[in-house]
Amino acid sequence: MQLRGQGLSLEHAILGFLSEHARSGYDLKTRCFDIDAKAFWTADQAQIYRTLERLRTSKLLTSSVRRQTGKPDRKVYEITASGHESFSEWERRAAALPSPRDAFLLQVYFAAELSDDEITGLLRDRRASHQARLEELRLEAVEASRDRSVSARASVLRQAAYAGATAAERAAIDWLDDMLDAISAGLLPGSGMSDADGQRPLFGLAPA
Amino acid sequence: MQLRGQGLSLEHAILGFLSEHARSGYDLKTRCFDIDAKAFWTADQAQIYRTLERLRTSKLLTSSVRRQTGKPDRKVYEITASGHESFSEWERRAAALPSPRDAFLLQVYFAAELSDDEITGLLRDRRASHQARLEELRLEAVEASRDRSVSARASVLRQAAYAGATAAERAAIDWLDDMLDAISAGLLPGSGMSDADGQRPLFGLAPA
DNA sequence: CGTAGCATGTAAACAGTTACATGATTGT
DNA sequence: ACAATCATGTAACTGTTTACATGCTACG
Repeated sequence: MQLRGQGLSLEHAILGFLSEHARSGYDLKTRCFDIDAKAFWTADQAQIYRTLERLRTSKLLTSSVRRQTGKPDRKVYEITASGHESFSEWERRAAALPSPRDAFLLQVYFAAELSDDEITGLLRDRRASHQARLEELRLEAVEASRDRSVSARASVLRQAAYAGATAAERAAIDWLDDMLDAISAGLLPGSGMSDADGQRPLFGLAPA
Repeated sequence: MQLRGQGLSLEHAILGFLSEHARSGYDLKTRCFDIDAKAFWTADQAQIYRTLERLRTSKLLTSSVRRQTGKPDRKVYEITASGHESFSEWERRAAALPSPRDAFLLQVYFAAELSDDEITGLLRDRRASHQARLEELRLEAVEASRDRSVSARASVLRQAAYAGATAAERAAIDWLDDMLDAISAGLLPGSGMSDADGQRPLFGLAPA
């Protein structure tokens, strides 16, 4: 009964894009997902076509083939009234937070057997990735702000969404910087077992 | 070919826990995943048993059955040398950032058809969820800091991981607060299609 | 002119991961 | 009946790979 962590967002994202106007699968992939919503959601082309088909058989959208000159036919999908209803319901629904799933935090959690230098390397790499994503995000937000085809309200909300993604990247970078500072200040203890109890060496592995 | 966004982290998380000492599937579920690593990764019980089985057939761990009095037998898994090698390799590897997948940002992106009040309601609910998680996180971090069975180094790294999760929650809350402030300050335009006026700069978006 | 390569558009097969539900066993 | 422990079944969603058809463009 209760809505799980998330799920089915792709369907709603597609309905959202088709709420603006009718589009083909190709448009959705190359325009909407590869550009507009890149910062929030990614979708494979195959995934998009499968989902379109599912939505069509659920009568949430209809399709019609349009001839083009010089190009293959386009199959254009249009949202139906019940499609819009479904989208609208999703849009208003407060979903639960997704369950945590962060491989990098796990890596840090277990990092005790790495040397300070190895840890520092991982943190720096990670920082660079977030920095790069931050820059992409900045460009995407600027690009989006140029889109005059949407209402002022929609435009502000889109910028708010970019701001949310941006805030997350910045927070990650700040946290990484704090850790890097702490390590270079020598605040990470060595790997000695602090005292009495605790585990024996697990088995004879290659001496570090 | 091996640059997947992430994937296979569960295997490594299990190997990580078994690096500390041998455990049963039940221990992993009720102790490691439901308590220790709750903030970073969740795992279904079924998933854990299946993954253990896979790791066992890959010779990354071994199992042995231990009789207990008054309880069903325990099947205790122990990491092998090649299991530790695999874990160690993962631990040192800099993975790519996972591809973005944030249903709430999508919801905001498409929220133009909602009223200010509806949007405010969603944002406040969301804020409350993050706040609750923050509090959980605080307790888990305190709890973890009491664990004397790990080295000082491991303990600090675990706290660092909790700090990362905490930073993300705080950033989300700050972003939500900025949005809530902006809306209550009347900075969210109505849904008219007027594109004549210039967009004002958006909240939360710091100058680069 | 012919053909090779490339962009456009659609589709299906298959495998990996996760969630959720149910069942089986043991011993108090 | 109940708790601890392990196991199986199934469905959903995603990602990767492969395939196929159409028509444009460049080049020998």
